[in-house]
Amino acid sequence: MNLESPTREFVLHFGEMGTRWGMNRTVGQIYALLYLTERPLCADELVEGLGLSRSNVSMGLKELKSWKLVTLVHQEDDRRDYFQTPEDVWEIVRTLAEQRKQREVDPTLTFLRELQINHGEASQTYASRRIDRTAQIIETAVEGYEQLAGIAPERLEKLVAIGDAARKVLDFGQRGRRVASTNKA
Amino acid sequence: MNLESPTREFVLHFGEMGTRWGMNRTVGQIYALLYLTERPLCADELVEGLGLSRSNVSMGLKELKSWKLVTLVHQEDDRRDYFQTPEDVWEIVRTLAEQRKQREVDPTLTFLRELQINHGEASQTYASRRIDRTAQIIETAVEGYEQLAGIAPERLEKLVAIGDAARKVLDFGQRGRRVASTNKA
DNA sequence: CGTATATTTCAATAATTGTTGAAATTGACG
DNA sequence: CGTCAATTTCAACAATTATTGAAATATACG
Repeated sequence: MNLESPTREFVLHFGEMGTRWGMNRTVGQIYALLYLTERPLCADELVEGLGLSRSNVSMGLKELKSWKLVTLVHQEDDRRDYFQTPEDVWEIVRTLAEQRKQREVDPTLTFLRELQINHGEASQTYASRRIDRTAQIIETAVEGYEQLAGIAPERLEKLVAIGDAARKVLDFGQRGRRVASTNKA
Repeated sequence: MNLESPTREFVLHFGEMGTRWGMNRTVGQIYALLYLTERPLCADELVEGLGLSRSNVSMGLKELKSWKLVTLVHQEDDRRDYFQTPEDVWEIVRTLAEQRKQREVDPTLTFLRELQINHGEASQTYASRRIDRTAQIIETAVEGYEQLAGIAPERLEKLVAIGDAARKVLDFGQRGRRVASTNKA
């Protein structure tokens, strides 16, 4: 791998982290290099830059495509496929979050609902109460996530910038009827 | 595995999902069974309930302890270790989020800051600008997460319940100076 | 069409990760 | 201390997952 030093280190780091993120090292490296390179790259450039086999790069790109994490573009007078990541980093974050939700959350929500249907809320065992509660919490969290995802990036950043805004909205929402419960953090 | 049907299915599902969550099947199953069982369980009960080897359960519990996802309790006149998960599901969610942050986000943030120090913001290549931007976004996201984590569960649930509250806070924060940007979702 | 080049698939093999029983360690209690 | 039950470690083995080169397929263009 003959890349400039910071790029090289970044690529290696994301290769390692990729394994904690449900992708393999190769996929992480491919993504990282596309991410740090201004112009789109073709498969051979990735092979060259990362020292991976051609087929491995092909597999990795296939996965990234299926996750919608890269987009395919073409160059004038060149029939090779070129790949790039979005310029806007918030969009990347949003895509990652969406993909993780689809892979890690949605199947569980579906599963829990089926469980509830098949075994009815009739049985009031601890386990079945806990299963109901779990579905409920996941639904709530997903709704919250969807609201956040719907906020435009600049505004989202402002939300954080203005400090305890998220807490304020609660006071806002319950103005005049403050309750006993307080924050833990 | 001779558990009641919904429990059994739940355990199997979480075993499978566990693999997408950075834990292995065994760890997922152990956690799931503890999660659905009202009283604490000892290692042998997990062996019995899940059909795993004693050492496998020991390994799994070790991992769950290191993630602070289970707590150890003792029974009167019994020197075996018993394990349980918190009763409050939001607390579990918070612990999971905290652990993932520590494992998936914090190392990257540290790494990016070191990169910035070592290679200075002097070099204004595309890659170095992107690295700066990445660190910035991650910091912003972490701040946002920390604010949410600091909100007590009942209030958090209310936040979602009151609908577009997260958006409203933005209007609230910029009252009287609305800008062009609109939501995407 | 036919050829040249880009891409993907696939089956072998390499690398990693999970599982286990046996042995070592720990810790309570006489 | 010594004993014994509970727990953990460890090194061999099993299972899973990643990587590769060779072959197959697709695609552009004359």
